[in-house]
Amino acid sequence: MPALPHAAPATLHDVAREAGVSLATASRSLNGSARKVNDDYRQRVLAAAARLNYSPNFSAQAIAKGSTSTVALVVSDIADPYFSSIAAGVIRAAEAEGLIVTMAVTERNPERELELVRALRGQRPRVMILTGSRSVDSEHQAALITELTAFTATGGRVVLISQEGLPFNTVVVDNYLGARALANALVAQGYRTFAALTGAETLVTSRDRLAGFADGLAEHGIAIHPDRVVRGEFTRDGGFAAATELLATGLEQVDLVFAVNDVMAIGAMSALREAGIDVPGDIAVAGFDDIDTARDVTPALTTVNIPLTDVGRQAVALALSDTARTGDEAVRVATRVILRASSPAR
Amino acid sequence: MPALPHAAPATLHDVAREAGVSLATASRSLNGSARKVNDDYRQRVLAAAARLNYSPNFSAQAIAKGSTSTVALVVSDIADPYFSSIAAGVIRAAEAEGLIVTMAVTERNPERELELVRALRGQRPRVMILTGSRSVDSEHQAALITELTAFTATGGRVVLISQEGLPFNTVVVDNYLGARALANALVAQGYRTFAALTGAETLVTSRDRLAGFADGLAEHGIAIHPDRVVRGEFTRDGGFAAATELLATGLEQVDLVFAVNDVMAIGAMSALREAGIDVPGDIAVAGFDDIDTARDVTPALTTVNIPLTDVGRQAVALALSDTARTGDEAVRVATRVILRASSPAR
DNA sequence: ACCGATTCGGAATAGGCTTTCCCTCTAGGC
DNA sequence: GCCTAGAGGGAAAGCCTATTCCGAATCGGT
Repeated sequence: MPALPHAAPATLHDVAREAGVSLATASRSLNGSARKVNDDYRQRVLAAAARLNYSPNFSAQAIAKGSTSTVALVVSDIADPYFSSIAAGVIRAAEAEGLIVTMAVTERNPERELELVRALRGQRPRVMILTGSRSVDSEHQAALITELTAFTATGGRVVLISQEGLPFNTVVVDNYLGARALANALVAQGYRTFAALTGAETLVTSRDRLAGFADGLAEHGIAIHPDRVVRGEFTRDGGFAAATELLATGLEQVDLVFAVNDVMAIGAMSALREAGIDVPGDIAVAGFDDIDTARDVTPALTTVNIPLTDVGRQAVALALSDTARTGDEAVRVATRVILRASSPAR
Repeated sequence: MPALPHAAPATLHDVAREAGVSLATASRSLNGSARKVNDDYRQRVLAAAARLNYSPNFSAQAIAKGSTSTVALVVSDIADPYFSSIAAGVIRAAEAEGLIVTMAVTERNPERELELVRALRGQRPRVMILTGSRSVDSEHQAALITELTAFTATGGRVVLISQEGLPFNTVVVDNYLGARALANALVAQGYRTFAALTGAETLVTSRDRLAGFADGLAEHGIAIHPDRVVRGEFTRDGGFAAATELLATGLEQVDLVFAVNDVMAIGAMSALREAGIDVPGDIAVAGFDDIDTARDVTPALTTVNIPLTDVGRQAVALALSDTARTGDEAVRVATRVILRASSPAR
């Protein structure tokens, strides 16, 4: 059977012909321009469009009016609840503005991120939102800045999520202060000896949280023994592995394990459980992010809340705001320590 | 300060001029057409492009060659791990094919789904993948079919996920059989009296799972008392609420609560725990989907595994396969009962 | 009844790119 | 050395829509 030739989608031209009007009139009828068109004609055009199942070609529209209505969102891993919650906020806010969201996933790879941004530029999105995986690795960093600058130079808006210090609009999550507050709260709960599970050395988020936590402890004269700081991937499995590694070094005197994010904390809890260690009886655990499932694990996870959906929403709002034209606006979102059963007072 | 006029992005034209070659040559150099271009010229073009920070305009390309390279993905709720895992699979597979993914969220609203599909058509995506929220509500259903048919009629590929019976390519998850197998397995574990938490009546997925579960029990002469089937939203909070409602009716003799999906099951577990009921000591729980966190809650959740990421991958593969041209191909994915601590043998 | 001011349909153009078609130039065959 | 073929650059057509510019028709005022 020969590949049956698909009819091409109806074009505005087809609609105009079908309705017996000019292209201009058809266009004006269908997307209510400044110019009015006689209601008679309008109806005819609308009817013709319906009859032909017409759907406007966004690409053509984009090219004709020189701007698209898409928001490009870059995340590390959409299956990670941290990112999917932010994405949910971005999508909701974008749709409310009549914008379409395109999404790309870096798989936590800076190189890939650069490629993606480069490719995404081709879409001529109104806004590009980058979240996660910012690293201090300066090589890709520089190239990324170049690329983003080229984008903003041509009118694009860039918003970074949770990555301070770059010359772009940013929704800032105060990882440092949040972690410090958490440390204080945990000390107040009676904890004294800590271990930490952290992400790759180059990950800014991971660094900030660890630094904040350490500084918070330092206020009380407490330090984390270097052997008790274990690196792992920034994922559930990374947390599981890191906790396992930590176990190997002996955890007898440790009161509480702080994981720099919730998914790691949850992985760690599973690892501890499998090793026959009771949480929080033997060791308490705390995370960061307050992802949805943090309250559903047992014991419920002590963490630092970030209003993730809101972060997404704010990112869109920031991108669209007039003040953001300058490109170095910062919006801060508040974090909040949430004490739950995984770190009872002792 | 006057809004500084942004320079327009460099066009292919600019690149050609900068390189001192024709438009055609520039185009050919940059995206390797069938025609070869002298390496000398090529280099000149590439250099010019780099110098100008050129990025091809996808809209223009799309319009010029009459086809885009985007995949449109429609999900109910991206923050739900079921959908985000599928999305991860879709995105990975799409990116491997050089396709861009655009995503839209229905918020579980059929009307919204229809609107979105209508809008998405305007993107002229190569592929449209719809997942979730299929309902038997025939009104929107008919309109949706019309819209999708118009799309396929013009060469677009449609793939439905987990929604049999519609005249489109489908990745079929055998909800019915999976649930039946689960019921059998649970009876084998020694459970005899069941309650169920289910989604909206019109949700096909929910219906199929409940029916399969009921039929599985029926094989052993067991029926679920109608009062013990509670409807709730297809979400964590829905599960929490439904379980709370169930508690009000008294659960003394119930051995196990089956929730038609994992997020509901996890919500239910939290509700039971808050009510002071021990899981699985007092009541066992089982879910469906095997989302990542199912293994991390305590007790780990008994469920039916669906290879979610793979489902997404398969959807893309199916859409791109030649055999899918007919538009009613079905790919089945296997489900697998996973017994965990939430339903120990008794 | 006539003139200027609106209103509104239509033709034409623009917008960035791909691709066909034409034509020149070079290499190879005899 | 001449002719043919093939390689490859360039001009131009075309993809689909929005919009500007024109001109015709209508309306109101006097």
